[in-house]
Amino acid sequence: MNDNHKKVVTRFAPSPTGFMHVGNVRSALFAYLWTRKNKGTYILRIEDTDKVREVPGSIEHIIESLEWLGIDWDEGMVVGGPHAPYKQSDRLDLYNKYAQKLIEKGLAYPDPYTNEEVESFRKKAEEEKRAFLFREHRPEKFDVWDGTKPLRFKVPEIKSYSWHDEVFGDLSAGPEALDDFILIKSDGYPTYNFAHIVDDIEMGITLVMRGQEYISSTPRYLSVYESMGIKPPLYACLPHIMATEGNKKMGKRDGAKDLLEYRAEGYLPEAMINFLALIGWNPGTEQEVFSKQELIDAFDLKKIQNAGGGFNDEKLDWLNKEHIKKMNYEDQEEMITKFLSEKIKNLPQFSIERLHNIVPIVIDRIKKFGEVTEMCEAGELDFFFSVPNVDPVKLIWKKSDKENTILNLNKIKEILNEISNDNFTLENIKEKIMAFADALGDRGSVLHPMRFSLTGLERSPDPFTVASVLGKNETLSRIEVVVGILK
RNA sequence: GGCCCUAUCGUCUAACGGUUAGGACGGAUCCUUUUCAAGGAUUAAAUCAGAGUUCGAUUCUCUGUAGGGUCACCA
Repeated sequence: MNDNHKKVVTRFAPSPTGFMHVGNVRSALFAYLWTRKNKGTYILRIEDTDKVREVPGSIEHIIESLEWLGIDWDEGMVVGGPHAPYKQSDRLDLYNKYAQKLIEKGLAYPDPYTNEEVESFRKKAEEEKRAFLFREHRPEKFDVWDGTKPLRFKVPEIKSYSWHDEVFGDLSAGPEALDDFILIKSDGYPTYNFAHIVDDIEMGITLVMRGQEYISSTPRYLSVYESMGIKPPLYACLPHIMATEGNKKMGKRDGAKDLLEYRAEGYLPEAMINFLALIGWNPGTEQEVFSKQELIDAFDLKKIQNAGGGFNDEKLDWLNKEHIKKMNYEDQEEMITKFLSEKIKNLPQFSIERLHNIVPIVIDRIKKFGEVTEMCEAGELDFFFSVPNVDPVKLIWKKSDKENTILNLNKIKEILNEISNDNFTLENIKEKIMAFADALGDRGSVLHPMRFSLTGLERSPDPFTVASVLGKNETLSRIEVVVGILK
């Protein structure tokens, strides 16, 4: 009776009808966080009862998505467990067994109508502006079910239901919510409505978490549980993630992206989890950046919002950056390497040492690692790997002239030349060059041409950093080249 | 149309019935700086509307409005 003392068992039960998107993932995530917080059991079950909509490869894709996010499960696909198999198409006998029990009780019957007949009932209801209810056409006498017709549930008692939802609170629905829905389809597969109940019972699920679109069908499930004399699990419905445009539930057709695309774009799984958790949930503190463990510790069903929330890419980018900043140097470098094109890696200017030195520079400039590829090959940091084309006009500082620029560049060369290879560090270069610039009383006429001859860009990292990364030889030779162009 | 759910800055959200309605993203302004990036500071910006209950309502109740969900041999 007291569920608070029962071990928490939840499940994520996707259908293999395509890729995972942010909507499905959030259901998976919230159930996961709640289960881990309660040291419960998290089950991955595949609900593949619709063979028409099934998309090959989906299961692998779902598993890969969960693994990427770090959402691990204790029982289910791949790992197995005491309730195997975990794919509904492998459990048909079980659903049939439950169906037979309902038939014996007189609570299930074959649908006697043709598709066309049912369709005309539906049309009629629609024309009369009423909800379609099959039970209004329930036959007087039930035939014997031979498996060629859909098997329908006979609602034992037409009444109102009220129940508690862990997120939405007390809910209720009138008798219109009940109907003689299909338990087993004519192809022999159960419907979701039936299969999930059977599996949840068999697997001992204590809390069912799913999107709020299931609120309206909950009375049907309750009537099935009631007819079987089994206590239903706790329910926790989740508000929808809405598409940015249009305030509609975010689905694949509304631009919901394949989760693995985020991986390809260089988002971090922890950032993704963090972001998703914050849509519709908030711990009530002012913390925004969470690690997975922090989310688990702080998670609370009671704090889940009951209004739908929108997906805000800019906040995701910001969070991703926050998580990038929290990574250690080695991991940052590894991610950058992963996103560097082969072309860059084969360039003569490319070296592990140089890569190592530009990590902090790159990290400062990206929100997601996918930006690295372009940035280093043909973007704002490409000068690290290829000699820039320097525009002599732009090279000259606005308050200076050609002669003065040549003069200053030569002086810079001279100063840098005095620094030994071993001491060619950011600090040393900066100290010496700044001393010269300040003595001149015009930093711009020194720093601008120096920076410009090394990078060829009007906007770039500071010249000291660049010089220290390029090394003494390359720095001097780039300046040399530019002086040559000017003359 | 029936049934159901929801409603705080542009967005994500916080606020035992009592707060100058708080934070974050994004925006704007400023500082730092040769430039960019990063960083720091400041700032604009919200309780859907109307009744009711109450000394007092973002919070409770009702009505309206708006948005969403559902009414499949889909999940």
